[in-house]
Amino acid sequence: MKQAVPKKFNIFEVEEKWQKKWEEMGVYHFDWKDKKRRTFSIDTPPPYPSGEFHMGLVLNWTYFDIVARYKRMRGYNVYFPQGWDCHGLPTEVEVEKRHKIKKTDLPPDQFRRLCEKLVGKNIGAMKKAITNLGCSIDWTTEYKTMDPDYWRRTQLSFVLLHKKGFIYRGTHPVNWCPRCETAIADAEVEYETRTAQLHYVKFKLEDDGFLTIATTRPELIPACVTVAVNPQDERYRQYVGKKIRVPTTNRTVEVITDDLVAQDFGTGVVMICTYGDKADVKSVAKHKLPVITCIDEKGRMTQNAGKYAGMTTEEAKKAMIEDLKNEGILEKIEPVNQEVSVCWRCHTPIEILEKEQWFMKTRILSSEVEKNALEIMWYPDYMKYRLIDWAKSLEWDWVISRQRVFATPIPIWYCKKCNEIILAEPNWLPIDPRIENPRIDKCPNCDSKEFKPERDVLDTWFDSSITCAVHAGWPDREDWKRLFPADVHPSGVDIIRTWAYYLMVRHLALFNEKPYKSCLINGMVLGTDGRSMHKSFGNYVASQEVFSKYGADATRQWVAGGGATGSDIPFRWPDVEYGWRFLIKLWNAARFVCNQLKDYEPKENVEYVLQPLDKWILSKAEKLTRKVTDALEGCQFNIAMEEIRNFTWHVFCDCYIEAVKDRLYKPDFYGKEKREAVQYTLYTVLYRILQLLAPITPHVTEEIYQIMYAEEKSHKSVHLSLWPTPDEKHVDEEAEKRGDLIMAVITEVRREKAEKRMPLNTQIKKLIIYAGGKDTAEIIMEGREDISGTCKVANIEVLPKKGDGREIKDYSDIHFFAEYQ
RNA sequence: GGGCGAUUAGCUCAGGGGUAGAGCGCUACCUUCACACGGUAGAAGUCGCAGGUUCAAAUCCUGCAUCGCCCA
Repeated sequence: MKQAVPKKFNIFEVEEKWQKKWEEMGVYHFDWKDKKRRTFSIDTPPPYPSGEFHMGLVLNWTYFDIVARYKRMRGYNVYFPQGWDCHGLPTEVEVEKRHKIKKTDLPPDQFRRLCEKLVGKNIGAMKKAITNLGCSIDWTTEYKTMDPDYWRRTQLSFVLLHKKGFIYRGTHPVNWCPRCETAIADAEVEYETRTAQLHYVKFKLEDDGFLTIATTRPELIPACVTVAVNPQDERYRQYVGKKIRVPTTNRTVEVITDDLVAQDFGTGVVMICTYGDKADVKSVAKHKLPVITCIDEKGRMTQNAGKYAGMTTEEAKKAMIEDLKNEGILEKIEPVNQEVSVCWRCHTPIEILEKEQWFMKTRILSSEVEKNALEIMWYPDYMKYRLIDWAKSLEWDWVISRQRVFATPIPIWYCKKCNEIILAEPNWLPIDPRIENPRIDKCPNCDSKEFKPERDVLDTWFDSSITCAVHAGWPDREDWKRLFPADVHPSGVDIIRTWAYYLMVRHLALFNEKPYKSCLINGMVLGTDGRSMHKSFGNYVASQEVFSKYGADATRQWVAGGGATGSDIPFRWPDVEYGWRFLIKLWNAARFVCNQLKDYEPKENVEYVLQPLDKWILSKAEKLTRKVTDALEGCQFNIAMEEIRNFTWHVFCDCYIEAVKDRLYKPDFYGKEKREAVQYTLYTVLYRILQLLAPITPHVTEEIYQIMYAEEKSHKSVHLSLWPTPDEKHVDEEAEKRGDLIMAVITEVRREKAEKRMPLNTQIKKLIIYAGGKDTAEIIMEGREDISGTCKVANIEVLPKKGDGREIKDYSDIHFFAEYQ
């Protein structure tokens, strides 16, 4: 051992150094030419470049970086790409704000360029954070979904799906965000519990009398197309089929029955409007009712709302309530808790509007989704039901068109004359129909030469739901199936219904194959107070703050040890700090070992004179290897973390190192060969610890490896060393039993000193141990040097008979007397 | 209303058919030549409640309660 581990340990310098060197050395590059090693591909999420790499992303990225590093050490040729999911509304909004323009003020390509510039800046900041976290990404794979080369692929997938009949244009009610002014998919709708007002309104029957309906949205009365009661409801049976007048209009509608009506909601009489909610959509389809659209794209009342036209829905609601009051038909208003559908981006309550949009047929794939979800490994297992239940519960197909600018253009034109749909050919791609014409002379249907572009763009999820194929090299690499399906798809629990689901349906539709073989789910990061992390809650912690205080290796330990995989994990400073202290402990242990190995040269085929405690810890290290390997195979990072830290800190440092110091310090007394046995054991066990720990704390393990082991082991990085194979042959139960007994004797002597308020280094003149039997006496005799060395015993006597004195915990037959000076 | 998960030490959380675990916190002691960013020893929980299966249940099953997530 030529190099020394320095006393000073600056984790920040160490981390920065290796992040740079790893990149220079190209240790994480996927080797396309290597056909021997098995491949392992990670479907790295392309994050939305908001500019901030928040703690949730830290959690996510740490999980699969641990997997990547572990698999690499297991001998896989690991493919670990990184992309950026660039398109989307927040960027448009930010550009509008910064440049004080509206997206319609500029031609789409110019507006897009402003967006691209902003995104590029944000990516720089996030890339730095991913690097700082120590992720073993192959940066030669980097891509952006806003690059024309990526939208070529997105558009190609659209064209192919269109040709296969999975894509259609249709008029259908869709979720509409009036603030974003675009259609959104079911998956982008969230639910919030809000207190609403339930209005009881009298609707006059044409014959005589009235029915009182209950509604939270009186402003939709002009869009009322029927009044419904439950068919089982005795109270209203006589009114079914009667005509009833819609207030504020001069229309009458028929009272119908529908078993969707809850008898105990309000009065048990409801109005069905086009559309108040999804239930209305169902009823309208079921009873073939007309559609009266009274809300427009901006959330304002239309001409169909009569006198309320031009008002916002809120204004219309107020005006309507006044009118109903004046007419004397508003019975009462009472508060009610209601699940409101809101836009996931801006939390604005959504409307349901009937619109012409592009759709992908997804529901026909639901049973295939279920079948494949069941074939996939899920970590944790129960998460599979999130995907299956979602797929089975879908009522509408996926609306894939959006009325935005910064997104992948839909490669479609329409003939101005006959409205024929012109679909781009694969070799035209990438293409922006808003700027370019189709590459044909005339309409194939009517010979017209004039076309109008499709101005709608694609849902951002349409970009990111082909990552498994794109990462593998589709459509350009002939051998892309080599990396497809991806070996692991990592995903937050919150985007199973979007990303995991869309990936599944898109790849099934395109390639008739599942996109990934396993799915690794991470929970959400909660704030320090256990609530979800929000800047407005005051519990927000930025990843840069954590890195700058404790570094990446400590942060990664919080991730790994913070909780069970898939469960939500609160951010906890004490956990990060504990991780930091563990690094220092490990560093100092390495420093100690390194100092003791100055005169040690690792040799092959040498029979060391291993003492009981040497055999004991070597066997325990084997057991640890098995436990950690099993834990990592099952993505149980918390178990791996706990096992390694517990072994390193308590078994290796506190027990073993403390117990063998005397043997190390006094070779003349105990014999040189016994010191060599310790040196061999320290050298071997520390190396094992570094390897097992390398996936979780890559920087510190690399630093120690390079100083102490690189020369002899000859891997250029600890991360390229071969993972130790758990081998039952190396587990020596007998040695562990013997070592446990010896450690128990040492602990009991310490306990006595502690109870007597003596320093641990108090000399014991004579220690008499009554072993209570021949076998135990023999074991203690074997370990007597480590016992007396550790407990500062001048004279030790071990007797095979039973005797009085202090009993050793868990060994009731063994007693001892200590005679202090 | 449905599905899934959780309920374990003061706090935050692991574990999981065979004597109850960690971190933080707490108590006492120790500046022992890797580390006081240490160490030694200790206190602290009838593992939400009620049944059932079992030689044995905190662990498996059923029901209930409370909380959370997802969806109607």
